[in-house]
Amino acid sequence: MFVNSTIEEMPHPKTIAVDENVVSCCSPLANIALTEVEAVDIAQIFGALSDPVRLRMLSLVASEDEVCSCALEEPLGKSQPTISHHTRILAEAGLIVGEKRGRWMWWRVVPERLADVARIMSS
Amino acid sequence: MFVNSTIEEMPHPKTIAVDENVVSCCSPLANIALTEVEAVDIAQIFGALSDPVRLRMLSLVASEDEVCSCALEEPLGKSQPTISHHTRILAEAGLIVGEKRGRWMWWRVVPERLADVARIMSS
DNA sequence: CCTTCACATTGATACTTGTCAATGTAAAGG
DNA sequence: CCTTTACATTGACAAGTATCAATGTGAAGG
Repeated sequence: MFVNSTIEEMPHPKTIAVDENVVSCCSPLANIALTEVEAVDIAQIFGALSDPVRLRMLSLVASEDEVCSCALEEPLGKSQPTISHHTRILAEAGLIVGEKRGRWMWWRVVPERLADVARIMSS
Repeated sequence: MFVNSTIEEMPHPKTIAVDENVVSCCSPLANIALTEVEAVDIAQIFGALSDPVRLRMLSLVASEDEVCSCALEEPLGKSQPTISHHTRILAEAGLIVGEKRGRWMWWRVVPERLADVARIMSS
């Protein structure tokens, strides 16, 4: 599929801003007691993961190379504004990135970010 | 990909089928699309980790073999009821376990539970 | 018995969050 | 121009959450 077009013809990708306050991550929790600032930053990531709808959303995106926002409404059973709300929160946590091509917003996971979370919890 | 085609010629993104297969507690997110029940269970764990106070609390407990509730108030700067509230949430998520000996409540981490979380996020 | 200590529970309050209808915006095609 | 489409934003409301003062509970030592 998509064999007949060039990426150059696509509109300029719109990047979703990752929250710049999120520090470079993440040594295991037990290694050193967290400062309050570190804890707030990491809590933002876990907060993004703390909602069932966002977890299923992330699971859907992770199971494909790319997923369009419009492909999330039906399986998640949520309205379009709600889908937009949740993709934004996942993106601000750095867990997914979006690129707008034409009318569609395409999302993909950020594997390094998932690895950061895994590393935090690793002993 | 995307060679010589317009946006409209691209196939409209289709919905993603949700795999209803039951997975163990903590297989990687991308493996199988989460069911709603699974998502709720995992979200509870992440919810417990989504508060800065609880993250620092877990970090403190993880850095020792055992920690008394009374040893958490001062470093976290929270009242005794608030400490009790947060230990309860971490315990309900299975991340720590408590044992009462005499007047004191001793907490320790559950390494298997932390490993579960790490496995969920591992690709 | 009584007192003290460590923790749990309750109740109240302020704050945050998930949800969707309504509306705005920008792209694509007539 | 105009219409349609896909997504973002706004505003409102209900539900959830973090916090602590006050109070309850049970253990240890008089």
